[in-house]
Amino acid sequence: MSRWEPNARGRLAQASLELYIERGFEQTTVAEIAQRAGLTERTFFRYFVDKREVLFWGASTLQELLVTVVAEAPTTATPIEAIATALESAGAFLGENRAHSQVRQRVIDANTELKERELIKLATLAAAMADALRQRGVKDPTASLAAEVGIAVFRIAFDQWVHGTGDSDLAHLMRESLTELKAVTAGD
Amino acid sequence: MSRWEPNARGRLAQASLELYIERGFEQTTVAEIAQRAGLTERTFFRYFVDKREVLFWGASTLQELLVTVVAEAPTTATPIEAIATALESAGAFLGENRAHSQVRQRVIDANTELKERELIKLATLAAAMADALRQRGVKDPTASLAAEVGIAVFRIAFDQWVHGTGDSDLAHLMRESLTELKAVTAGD
DNA sequence: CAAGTGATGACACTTACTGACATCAATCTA
DNA sequence: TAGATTGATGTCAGTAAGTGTCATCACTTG
Repeated sequence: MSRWEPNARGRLAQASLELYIERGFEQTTVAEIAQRAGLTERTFFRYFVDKREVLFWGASTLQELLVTVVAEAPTTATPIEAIATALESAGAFLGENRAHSQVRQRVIDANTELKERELIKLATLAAAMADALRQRGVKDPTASLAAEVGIAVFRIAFDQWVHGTGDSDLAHLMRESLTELKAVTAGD
Repeated sequence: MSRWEPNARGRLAQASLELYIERGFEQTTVAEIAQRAGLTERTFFRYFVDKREVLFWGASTLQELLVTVVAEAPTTATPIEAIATALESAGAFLGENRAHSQVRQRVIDANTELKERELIKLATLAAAMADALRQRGVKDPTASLAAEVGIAVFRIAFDQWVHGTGDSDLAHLMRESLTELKAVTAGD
């Protein structure tokens, strides 16, 4: 038996989410989170740079996935096709646990600061995908544009999926959203 | 002669920008801003909800412009055409004072919190444009998608314009960016 | 001329976040 | 195996953002 209870980070994340749901993000103090996790405030800030970051810990995993898929797309794939494969993977990845996504999103939607953090995470994803496209030889502004637009498609599909009632498939919504994008921009 | 020096808000905004440039956003305290403006900290927070908001005071004006132009686009205009007219107006509006945009953008780019605020302002613009499209009878997700993609185009053109060296025309870059978007998404 | 009124100041308070140092059980090393 | 080392945590003091509340005071209005 070790000196400390194991999985301090996990306990902090769990306690945070519980409290954010119970009484809202703003009404929760870090001291309360730490107490519920059986740790101190100082330790909380050793694991998470701030109070918001707890909810976005998984973003780096998603980013790695997107970048990998874009990088490994067939050489023949156009930029938008490479992005499409990444969205497909993201849909499969996130589509697993819809209930958790819904709870988490309800917390985020209830607080402006959290929405800000969500947006910068998405912007970071877009920047990473743009980089991956440039690695494939795609020039700017095409790379930035394709990535940015890919994230727009992602956002809208994810939003429908999370807020929708039925048991829709995220990857499917991603494809539909992309198709819709093509229809919208084709108006010439 | 009035009891207080006039234009308290303007003095606070001016002092803020100066200090953000001189020593950076984080290294500037609200107390310092207030002192330079000849007011108190408490008064600063009566004019601006927080330290970041000073830099985004003009966003509502831009939003009104975008919404108006989308609303007044010809009935025959497709969603993306309506968005295009809005981008055109935004380009003309912001294109006026490039020097100011550049200074302001340098401050924002140097700080993550400010980038977060910028992103949520852009997201708010997108939401407002989507609303304006829905008023025209455009259904979702087409409205959201067109607005979101419009903002992506805006971001990329604005970025090029602000960080570029030459005296390029913002409205022109907007058109180019939109054309590029159509090319990117047309890959079928 | 007295009673508002609106912008500002004064002040106390909460809380996020940081830096510096202490603690202490496990582990390594001579 | 004694003693040094290490790594996760605690303790404590401090800064600064942001808020609530009441006081002030010049100007306005009846």
